[in-house]
Amino acid sequence: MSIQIDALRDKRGLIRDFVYDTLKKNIMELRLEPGRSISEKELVEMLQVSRTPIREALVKLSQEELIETTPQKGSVISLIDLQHAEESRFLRKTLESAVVREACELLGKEQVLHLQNLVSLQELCVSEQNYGRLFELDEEFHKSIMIGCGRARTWGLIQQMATHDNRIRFLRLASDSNWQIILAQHRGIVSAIKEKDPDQAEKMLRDHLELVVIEKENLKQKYAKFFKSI
Amino acid sequence: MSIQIDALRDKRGLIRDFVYDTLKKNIMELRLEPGRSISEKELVEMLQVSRTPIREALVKLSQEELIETTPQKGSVISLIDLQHAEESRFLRKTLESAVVREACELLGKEQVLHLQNLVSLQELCVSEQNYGRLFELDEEFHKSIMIGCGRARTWGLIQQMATHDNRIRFLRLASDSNWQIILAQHRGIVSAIKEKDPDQAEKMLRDHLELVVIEKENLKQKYAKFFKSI
DNA sequence: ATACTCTAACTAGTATACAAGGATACTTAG
DNA sequence: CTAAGTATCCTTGTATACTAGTTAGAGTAT
Repeated sequence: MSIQIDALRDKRGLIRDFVYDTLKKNIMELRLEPGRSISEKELVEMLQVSRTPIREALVKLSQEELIETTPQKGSVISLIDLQHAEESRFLRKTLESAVVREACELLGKEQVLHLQNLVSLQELCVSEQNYGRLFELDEEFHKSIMIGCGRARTWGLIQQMATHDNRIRFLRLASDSNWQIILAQHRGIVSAIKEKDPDQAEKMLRDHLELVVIEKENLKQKYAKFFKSI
Repeated sequence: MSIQIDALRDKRGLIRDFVYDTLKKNIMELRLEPGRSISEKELVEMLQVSRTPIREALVKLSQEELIETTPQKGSVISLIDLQHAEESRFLRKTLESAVVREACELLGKEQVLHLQNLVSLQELCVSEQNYGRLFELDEEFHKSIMIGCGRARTWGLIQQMATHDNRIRFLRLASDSNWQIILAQHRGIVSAIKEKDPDQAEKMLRDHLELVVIEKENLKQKYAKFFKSI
């Protein structure tokens, strides 16, 4: 890791971003476990960088509720907050439903084609059982619809808010999602957009996002220490 | 201003927040004009604080797109981005519409009473022509609905995104809003919630938020240098 | 006069030094 | 033996020193 850092020292201003990205990725993928305390000193030694860029990265993370810092005490990776996660699902469902209606008007042929391509790639991944890549392509699919409608910032907000929910999703990534149904829904959404049928598009999208029923209680018991108890 | 800062030196950890709040307020109320460049050194002299807390405040502001920092060059108060503003209105309309439907189920008697009180206060302000306070009460009204439904974070996101749109609203604050209509709409929303009529509540809220039709072109010509030109 | 080059005075990025509050373990008084 | 107090070592917050790009302007050559 320090090797990569050394390469960044040439261009000033990249270290802070690197620290931020690294920490965020590790938090999201639960290599930095919720509840784990993490000191600046530890990061200094780990990343071979001075405290300043680390502190600035921590400020950003704390603004996104990914860590919690107490003065003179230390920082802790935020526990997963089920209420936060629920609110992020609400946010996503509400906004994407509205955008997909716009998509029926706004998306052109080539964009619809792009979506179809994504679905095809997803089918390929299913047959190859490459679920990691499939996960990415799923995100890419939803993102493309939003960006195509000029809602890049909205997508950014959804992502920002999704930090707690995504960690839950990561916990159950191993478990079997029924990808066949998901792909069928993707195809349905695309064809509704193609046919410019907003009601149908919205309905399919809502079904799609609500499919992800999570056995919260199950996970919460299994990984009790990761969850905020309130 | 430095007097206040001196008082903060007792409790460590408050200076950064003070710098952040101060800058944000001044940007939002256009005392720091869009396009104005602002250096850390200038802030150091203005606030009598070292660069570190200032930098950390700037990091937060830049994450919210309120300033733009170029390495080794400087920071600039972000120009008002009309596309950003439009997207924030879309965000607000979409989310508040959804929440007000929930409100019909979730809000209890005392909460509805609180809303009615707010509207009464607003009427008082109109008769006293205290438009500054009225503006605050308007925000308070919408905020109360969201918080009451457990959507505090959603409200926070709306606020975070509203930075560009709010600056536009500030530009035209002097101009005559038709507060009578606005108050009537508030009353309508409250009674729809009280009667637990989600369709009506949503309709009234949408009308309400769409009332704020801004003569963008007008403002953009008048304050051309404040706006992003793309 | 104009165009070019180099320097000096900026800027922000990074590293380090110092300050102050919190936690813990050890000492000492009861 | 217990409990209070204190010393020491943590933590993060703040200030400052140092580094490296950027820019604007003075001065020179054409």
